[in-house]
Amino acid sequence: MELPKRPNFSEYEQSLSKWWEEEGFFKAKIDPDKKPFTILLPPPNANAPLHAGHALYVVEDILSRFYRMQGRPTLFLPGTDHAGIETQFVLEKKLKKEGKSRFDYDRESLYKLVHDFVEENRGVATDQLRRLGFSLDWSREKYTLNPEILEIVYSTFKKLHEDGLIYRDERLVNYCTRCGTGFSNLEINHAERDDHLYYLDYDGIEIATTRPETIFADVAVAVNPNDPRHKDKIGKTVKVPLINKEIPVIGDGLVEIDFGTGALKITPGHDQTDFEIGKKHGLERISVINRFGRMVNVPEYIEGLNVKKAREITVEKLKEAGKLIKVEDLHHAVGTCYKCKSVIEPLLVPQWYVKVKPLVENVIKALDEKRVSVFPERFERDLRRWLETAPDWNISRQIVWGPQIPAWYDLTESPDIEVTFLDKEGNRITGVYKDINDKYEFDEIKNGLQSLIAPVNTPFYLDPKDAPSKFVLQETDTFDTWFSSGQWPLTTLGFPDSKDFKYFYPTTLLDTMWDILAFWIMRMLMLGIYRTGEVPFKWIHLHSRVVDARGQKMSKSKGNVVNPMDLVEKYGADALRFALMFGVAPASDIPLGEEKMIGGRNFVTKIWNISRFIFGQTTHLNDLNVDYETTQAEMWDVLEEDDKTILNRLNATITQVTKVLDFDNDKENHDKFQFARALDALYNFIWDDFASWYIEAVKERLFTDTPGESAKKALWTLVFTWREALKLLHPFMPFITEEIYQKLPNKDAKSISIAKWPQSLKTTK
RNA sequence: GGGUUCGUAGCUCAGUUGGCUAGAGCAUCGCGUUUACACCGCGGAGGUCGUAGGUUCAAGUCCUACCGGACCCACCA
Repeated sequence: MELPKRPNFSEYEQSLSKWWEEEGFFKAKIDPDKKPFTILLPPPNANAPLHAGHALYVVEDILSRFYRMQGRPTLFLPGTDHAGIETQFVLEKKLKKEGKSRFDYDRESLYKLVHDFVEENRGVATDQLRRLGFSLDWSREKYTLNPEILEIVYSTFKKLHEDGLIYRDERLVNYCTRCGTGFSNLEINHAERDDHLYYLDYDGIEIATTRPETIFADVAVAVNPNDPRHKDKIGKTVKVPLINKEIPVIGDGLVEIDFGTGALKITPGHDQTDFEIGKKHGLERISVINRFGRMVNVPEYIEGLNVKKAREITVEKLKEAGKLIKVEDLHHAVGTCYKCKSVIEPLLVPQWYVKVKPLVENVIKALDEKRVSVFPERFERDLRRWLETAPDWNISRQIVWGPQIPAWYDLTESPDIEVTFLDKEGNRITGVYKDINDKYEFDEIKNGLQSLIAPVNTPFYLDPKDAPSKFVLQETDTFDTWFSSGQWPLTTLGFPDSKDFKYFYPTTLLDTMWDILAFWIMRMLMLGIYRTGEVPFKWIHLHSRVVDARGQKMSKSKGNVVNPMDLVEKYGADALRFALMFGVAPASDIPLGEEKMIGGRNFVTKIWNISRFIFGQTTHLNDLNVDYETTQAEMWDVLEEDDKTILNRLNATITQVTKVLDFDNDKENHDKFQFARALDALYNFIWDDFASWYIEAVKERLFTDTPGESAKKALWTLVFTWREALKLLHPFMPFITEEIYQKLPNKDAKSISIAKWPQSLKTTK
């Protein structure tokens, strides 16, 4: 057996990945007598290529490959996510380049545009997952918009509704006027800004505000009842500058005495704190900014302007009116859209909410009862904090890309619904139905419909057939992406009746980076337990973040983003997998640089060269007729000292690697998930013990002029040790190990990926 | 404002519940081209483990404070 001088990794990696899939080694088989091992791949976006972080799903692959070799029925299930906002955002950028916008299309046409766009790109990510060597069961691949998945998502919505856990409400929503949708609290970033604090004269009381343009929506002034400067004013009225509207002064403990002047203007329509105060005191809610970020219900001079411009002009007017006392610089944090970075505008928009409390309680209980364990443990505190503070979940988004909320309104019954649509000529019309239904046919509205807004108490039907008339429109909002991906363990396995679901649920382990703990993991726990009574996974493993070689977070603006596929191209998938696992502590950042990749590649080459040596010997000394099938136990007594030494080292390595990977059998196992420890042990064993020491030590016995029994024993030990070492390394570096395994004279399975995991033999020296 | 986390060799990082002369990869220096491998082998140099205290027979490892990074949460307008 002759090997080329250098491993041609790009050739064998690709052909092996194809062969594995064709042979169906990773197709999970249900065996009721055995305990399954199940991992669901966190679905990457269907329309985008993988980034470096995705390569870290190698953690899941290592564990899947390990348990598969241990003989457990193993399901590592792939899928992709439609990624609502992300994807629509990308498409809108594309439209913009073509001089168009989302407003140029009716809802249906826009949906189709996104759909076609995604279809073009589907397959990119999945091909890359194959290229990385992930042992996924492609026969079970899922996509969040598959009809059978949507059916389950809708059934959850229906059940939530039946249980009284779904409601609509008009409260302040984190709204991005640029993206045109509201967000949940989790999706808001806080960005530090240098702004101004304006001190205004409210005819009798001095107010400090950062948002003078919202004074037209003021309904009160609030002071702290314990503030000696102001408390006597409670119950009196003051006048809003410029419009001279009379508003009451109220007392509320939420007002900070030390900030500004201690007096707060109350604008329940545009500020979260004010909304709370307004609710407590039963105050009116006025909107002066609409969903497009334009001023409405305001004096003419700022009507229709954007917020920034309106602020400038309002400040001018205040100055002219002598109501602007002073301006201070203020450094503070403002909410921004996590997607487009625009400032979030809190707006009054009706949305769909899930009552979270009953769902959350069961998750906390599961944590208390240790039905689900978190690694590293510190993240359990984070998870609990998220659970304990979770506000009701806004599951509606004002975008088209995603499952449309399955609720229908009857326009005859509810003519106060506002519709926005393209008429026959393509003009965009917005109006309340009852005001425009004499001008436009229902069908014209329906066909050109972009969006609708139904007042909070509008009756809705989960089946359009239940509506009293036939003038029925479906809610135009879509589900939050996390509402569907939050049901991934249910949808992928075919809840509630499929064989897969009954056998593979609950899954064994969920592994992601810690940044989506609240978005995804918490939601899967909530909805999984809600629908099945059981946790969706028994273990949560939070893995590291990939950063650049200098430890900096990768970002497009810094230009330090590493494309994992470029690295695979240049150094091979095994080298990348090595680089991501070597010398890394759990959940700490992984600096990924060229040097580390070179280290990985060198290790692959080392393995290659060890194999070249061994195959050279087995070929050359073929007439010794070594029986490679003989077991370690059978050989032990006749072996020489060096042979026993390397086998003892091998056995120690088996113990160490197994302990790291076998997390599921012993909760007290301190080595679980310490992948770097296992890889380090393997690296040292292979490079130092086996290659540098044993091979050198044994050369004399092999190279002698008349090779005999001693050479035979050495050959047996070489070949046996090497096969077992390759198996141990296989979960980490699947390609090179398979490539060599296929050429071994003592191969014990069709593929190393289904070969029997090495057993540590207790031996005496 | 609250919280998490890190600060160990020139660089990037390991170091499990405190316990042998503190480790790895890369870089560096010297030697070496022996029929697997220079993407190699042998050998060497290199660290007061952020600072200051404390607990202990014993601390990189635990406690306190401080300095310096990173990150997360938050309704000071």
